[in-house]
Formats: sequence, structure tokens, C-alpha cells
Amino acid sequence: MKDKNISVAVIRRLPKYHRYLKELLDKDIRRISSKELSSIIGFTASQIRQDLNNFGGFGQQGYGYNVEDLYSEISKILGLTRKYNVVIVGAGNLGQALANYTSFGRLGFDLKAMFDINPKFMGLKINDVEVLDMDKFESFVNENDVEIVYICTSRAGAQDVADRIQKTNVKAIWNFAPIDLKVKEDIIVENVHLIDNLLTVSYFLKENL
Amino acid sequence: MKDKNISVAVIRRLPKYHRYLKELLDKDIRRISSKELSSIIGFTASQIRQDLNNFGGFGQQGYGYNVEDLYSEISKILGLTRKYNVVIVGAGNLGQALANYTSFGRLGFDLKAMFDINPKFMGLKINDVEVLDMDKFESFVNENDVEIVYICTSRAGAQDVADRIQKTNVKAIWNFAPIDLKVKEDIIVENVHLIDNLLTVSYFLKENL
DNA sequence: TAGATTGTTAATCGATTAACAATC
DNA sequence: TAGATTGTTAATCGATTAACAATC
Repeated sequence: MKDKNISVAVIRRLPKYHRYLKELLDKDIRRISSKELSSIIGFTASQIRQDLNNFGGFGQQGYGYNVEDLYSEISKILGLTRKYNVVIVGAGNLGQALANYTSFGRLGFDLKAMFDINPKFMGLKINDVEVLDMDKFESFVNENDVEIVYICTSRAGAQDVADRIQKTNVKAIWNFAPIDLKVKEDIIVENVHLIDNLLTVSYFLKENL
Repeated sequence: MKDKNISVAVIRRLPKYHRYLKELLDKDIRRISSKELSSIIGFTASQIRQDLNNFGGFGQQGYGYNVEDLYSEISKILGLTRKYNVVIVGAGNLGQALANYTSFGRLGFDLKAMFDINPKFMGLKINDVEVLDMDKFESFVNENDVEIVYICTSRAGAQDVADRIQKTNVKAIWNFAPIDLKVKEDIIVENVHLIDNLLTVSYFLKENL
């Protein structure tokens, strides 16, 4: 495979390309040069060409890039050509918010169930997805080929969920709890540390005086 | 002020220091060397010393760092020694989830109100905070010295909110909508692009095969 | 063909790591 | 004092930008 040893910096820019290319498509713009794309996306034209060339020569000299083709290539690179079964652990406000997000589903992330330990949530249906007891967690995820778990528990519960995940076939964790989970190396962990993010806001507020 | 021209890479590590130092404090650990901190936080000892020295010599040769002092210094650097008035725009699932997060409040981010355009939310109280009509947005934020707005609207509504913010005294936006807002340079924008984050998960899943 | 724009190499810039003198 | 560990400079590594030959 060509796309080995790509730096994370590049990977983290890919979703932004994906997003902007979708916008261009929706506006029926068929071709774009790295220079034009630069002016709307904010990366330098040079960086755009470098980034894309990590994965292949998607452009054409003298012409630029075909928007539709490039969008489809980046979708492929991001693994969006197939579906992923996911479950949410933690049926509180955040878990419910994520369950109601339709955009994840549209991209291929199929929510199969939610889990909680609190009896008050049992049987509840959120956006047609049922909340199950954590008792059934391991059997459910293995039987339903769940590949990704969104952890929306409290800080206290998160590592416990991570431990249980490691005994299943789940491959990735999207973690919203404010903690760095300890997991085997072969499990992918992507963190959304909201507090960390918010604290940079207060930092910059202080600096901006 | 000493802390000028600090790179964003350093800034984005600060909340993690803050988090781990809090943990050490809670465990009654009084001193720590960069080497020990390295082993728990995962940055190199060298990087830790470099990072901290951007802001001052907080350590002591032969001893290490006093955990309590360092925690308090980093709190100061992050602007956590005072309160910030905040409001949420968008009283949907995500807005409500954020309103229910007590940890933000504990750090000094005081939620004063929520806003929405949908009449069904009007008057609703979430965690003791009332949902108001967007009609009152500008007057409310100016009268209540609101400095930060959390944008939890749909993609479609977000830029409109950003435009209205620019006519007020609000200084920063914490944006959860999947769009890059166009605002004046003096407004701080911190994005939480959940989809971008999730797409890196599918990327790595594909790579890990 | 001439003009435009990529793909790609080379140059620059910045961030991380290593090393060690200063010093508690 | 001797040992430990910082603060800080220098070396390395990696990422971004610039430049331009290749080519559509």
C-alpha cells in the first residue's frame, strides 16, 4: 500500500479536505487548482499538493484536480467506502447527543446499540436505538461485529469500559471521557478531550488582552 | 509578559499537564521530577522541561518540581484564576449535554443562559439555566459580560450566530458546528470538529488491517 | 504551441530531543 | 560534599514552504 508512514499532521488535515471538496461538489464546481483550494481552505497551495501526493498523483498538470475524483479518492483514503458498526457506552446527555447525530450514520457509522449501567435508561430508545444493560456488552459487540465504541461515560467509568473492550473484537475507541485510557497497542484510541480544548480558549483569552 | 510567542503545540499540551498534576495532587504526591512526570504523562522529560521553561523556572535543580506550585502556575497560565461568563447557543442534545457538564463550571466557566430559535425550548431550564429566545441574544451577552459563546447549532445556523457575536463584546467562540467560521481576527475561535475526529478513526482502522 | 499547474526536489523553518553546565 | 535534576544550549529530526522541471 502506498500510504504508509504518512504523518499524523497530514491525516488530520484529510477530513478538512473531505469537507471542503463536498462543499465544492454541492456547488457544482468540477475542477479546482491547488491555488484556488488554498484560498478557500487556508492551507498553502504547496502543502495541498504535498499532502495529496502522499497518496497518489490525483491532479493533472495545467488543469488542476477534478473535484469529484479527488473527493472520492479522499473518501477512500479515510475508509468511507464501507460501513462500521458502532455502539455508544454511556446513555447520558452526551451519549444521547451523539446518538441523535445523523451525520455520523450518513458517513457509514451505523449505531447498533447503546449501553449503560443505570437502570433508569434500560429499554429507552434514542433515535430508534435501544439502551441495553452493560451485562450484555461483550456478547452484543462480538455478535454484531462492532468495530468502534464511543465512550461517553464519566471519567470514573471509562477505564473499566476500555478494559472490557479489550476482551472483545472491538478495534477502536472514540473516547469522550477526560482521561487517557490504557489499552493494548492494537486498539485505536481517538480522544475528544473537551476540557483540554476549552482551556486553550481561556489561555488565548488571557493572551489577547 | 514572558509568555509570548509560545507555539500552539506547547499550549495544547498545557491542559494535559494541568490534568495530570491535579491527579498527583489528589494522590498527595508533593514533588515530581521531569523524568517521573514523563513516565506517567508520556512526553519526554526534555520536552517537559522545555515546555515549562517557556513560562518560567518552576523547578529546582536536584529536587524537581513542587506539584502544588506547578499546578497553580499552570492554572494561572491557562487563565483559570478567574471566572468567565458563557452562554450556549443551540439548546438541542449537544447544547444540553454541555449545559449539564459540571466540570466546566468548576473550572470557572459560568453558564449564564442558553439560546435557541425553536419555540419548543423557550423557558426550559437545563441544570438551572434558562433557554432564551435568540431575539434577546445581543442585549443579554452585553449586559451580562459574556466572554465565551459555545455554538451548538446546526451547520446551517452557525455562521449566522458568529455574525451576531461580532456585533457584541463576546471575545471567544467554542464551535461545535462542522464549519470553519468566518470572524474578525480579534475573536478567538476554538473548534471541536467531531466528524473530522471520527474520520481519523476510520482512517486508522483501514490502516491497521 | 503557449499557458497553466502539477509532482517533486531542495531549502527553510520550527519543534523535539540530547547533552551538559549550573546549582540546589 | 556528592548526587540529583533543572535550565538551557546545541544537535537532530520532521514538517512546511519555495522553486522549478515535467507535462497536460
